[in-house]
Amino acid sequence: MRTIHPQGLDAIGLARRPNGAAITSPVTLTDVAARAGVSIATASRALAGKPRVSQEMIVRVREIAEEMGYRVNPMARALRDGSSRLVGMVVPVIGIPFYARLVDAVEEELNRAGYELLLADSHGFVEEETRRLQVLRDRRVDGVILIPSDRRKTATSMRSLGGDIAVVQVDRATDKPLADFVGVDNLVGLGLVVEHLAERGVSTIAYAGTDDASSNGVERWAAVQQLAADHEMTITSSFRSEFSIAAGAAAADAILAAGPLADAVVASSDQIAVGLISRLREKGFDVPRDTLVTGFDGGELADVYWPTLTTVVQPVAAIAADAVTFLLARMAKHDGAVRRNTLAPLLQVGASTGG
Amino acid sequence: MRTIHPQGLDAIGLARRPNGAAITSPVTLTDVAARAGVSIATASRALAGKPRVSQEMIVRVREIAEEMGYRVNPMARALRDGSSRLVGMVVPVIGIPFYARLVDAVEEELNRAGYELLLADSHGFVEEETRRLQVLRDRRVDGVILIPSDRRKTATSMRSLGGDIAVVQVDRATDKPLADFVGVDNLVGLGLVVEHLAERGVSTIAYAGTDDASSNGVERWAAVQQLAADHEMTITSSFRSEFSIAAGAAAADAILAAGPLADAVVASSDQIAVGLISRLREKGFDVPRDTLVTGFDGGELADVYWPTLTTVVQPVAAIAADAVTFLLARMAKHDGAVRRNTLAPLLQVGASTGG
DNA sequence: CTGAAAGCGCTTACAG
DNA sequence: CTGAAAGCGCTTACAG
Repeated sequence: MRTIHPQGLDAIGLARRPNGAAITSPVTLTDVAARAGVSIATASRALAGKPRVSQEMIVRVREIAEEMGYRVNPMARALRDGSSRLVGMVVPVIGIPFYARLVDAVEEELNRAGYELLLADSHGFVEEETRRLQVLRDRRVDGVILIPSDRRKTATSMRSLGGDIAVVQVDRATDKPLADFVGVDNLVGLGLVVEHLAERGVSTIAYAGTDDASSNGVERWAAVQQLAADHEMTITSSFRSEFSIAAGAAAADAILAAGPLADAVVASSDQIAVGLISRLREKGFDVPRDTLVTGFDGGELADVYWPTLTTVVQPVAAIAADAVTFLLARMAKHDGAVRRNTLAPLLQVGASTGG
Repeated sequence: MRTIHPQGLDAIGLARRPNGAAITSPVTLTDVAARAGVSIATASRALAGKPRVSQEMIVRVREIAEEMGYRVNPMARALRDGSSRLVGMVVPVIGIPFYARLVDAVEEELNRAGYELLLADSHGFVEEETRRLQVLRDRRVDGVILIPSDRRKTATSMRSLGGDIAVVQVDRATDKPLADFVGVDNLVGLGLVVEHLAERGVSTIAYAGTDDASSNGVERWAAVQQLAADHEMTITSSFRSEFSIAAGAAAADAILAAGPLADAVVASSDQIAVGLISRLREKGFDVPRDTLVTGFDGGELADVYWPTLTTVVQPVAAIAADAVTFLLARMAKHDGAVRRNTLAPLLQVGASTGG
């Protein structure tokens, strides 16, 4: 039996509608039903595997649909069902490797659940975040996975989403619990870091982190201060800017300017750690000889950089899976208490703290 | 006058349908028309600014629509118009900074033209690429921007798209001209590199590039060989793998194992250059003292790494703009000759070749 | 177990 | 200049 390519250009192989017209546009349910000699209602039920259809009908219709290359029109289904099966995701910067990995993992989870991902980049600006969320709402997404650009101002962008779209915050939370949150446990992660440094005999540390715009910026800095106190370490200097390699280089300059190099520098991302180490090296300092350095995130960079980084490995797959689970739950029922789900990370020891 | 938030949760501020029911779901054209006291036909025409509607009607309807927070339902419009205003993009790895920048630029161009981007990652595998393209087709995208995972095998994945979806290839081309192509001019870019190296007195070079799977892999290697011959340089060794930092480190090992270090190493991406330099340094070699190194792409990494990279700067914005222009043209009319549009890049001189 | 019909929200050719 | 109606492709409550 010859396979039919209804969407191909080859006029010979084209499927035909009852009136004999060749089908070049996508095959519709009407086409399938006509060929099977049943109503579109029955064809629809057979395809969906609805209860009250004979087994043989199910088999027959599905075979024909398959053969004709039928695929349900998502716009028609969405219009009828009031559900687009589209989920939006807004990230601050897709260029940050950690976010690229997160997007990848989220997309996989979403696809598994039968949803498509509509990705948007806020570039870290609240205004752009607002516009992105509005576009997603206009597209009638069923839900949104949001990495807030700002722990306070993002409340405004979220308001523009309207009240009835399910939202889950990932990686960063807003100050007010405006939606469920899934992210790494910063205190646990940095606890592992500081404990490791303590074992290495560290007593003074410098901190290269990010500013107060994100919850991670706030939490990681607070965690480092608390943990340093717990372990009777002194924080000799700190520099807080943004999550980038350039910021790491700037941190190195600031830390060197502040006085003698501490026993260790705790960085709040691998990007920062890499920028920092590169600049230190440029200035004639060696890591880990002159100071130990730790990162946060744990992607490819940590493994291939020299020295390899001691870093907190984010449970990316678990974060993505939980985020999607939370979102699907919210989409099913909008009420219920706001959840805050933090996942414990692991420490990966590399050469940057002496291996 | 009180602003109405039809999608909000506040029961007091809700807009109401003629029957008095509060509108919690998105406002429809029917709602707007009812409030304006006109038919939905007139409301639709006024909103679209169609010719045969009075100016005052246009103003009135638009004001009401604005006030009610009306946004056209894209699914209904798509169903009626046969156009989803969705464009798919398939990239090999979103984690590669150059692709992240490209996606960003393409999205901006697309939004400007009134389209939304549906992003998919093939992870460099043809099977996954095929699946992704099928999903995009099933979603009824109006067009696809594709970075082929393999210059030969991608022909197969493209076939699964069906004949009537507009496609533009970006950055990498398939061997057979299956669609319009937009990308950097590799020969021009590497010409700038080799000329620069010649001025620096280089007479032996090593090459750290990628394999024959992508057109860029083939073209850049061919270009380097041709240009080296033109400038009477000797290629002492070459290592070809993939576009990653890890591959750059492996290249360094291979090149060092092959014999004395050449005057310069030409890398076919900044990632490779960075991996290479890091590993060389680890082995006790300094760049640019012991050998010069050049990259390709020209993103943030080139500027913040130490040493800063001499690199070929891809005209990302122009590539994205042309790709979208080509795609829109294809969407408007499917026939016409297949175009191959290569853009000349510029050279950015950094410290990796002595500044 | 199957079919006819309604209806999701739009846009546009067809009448006035 | 405006309105009534058709129809895009589905799914499901309502009848048989």
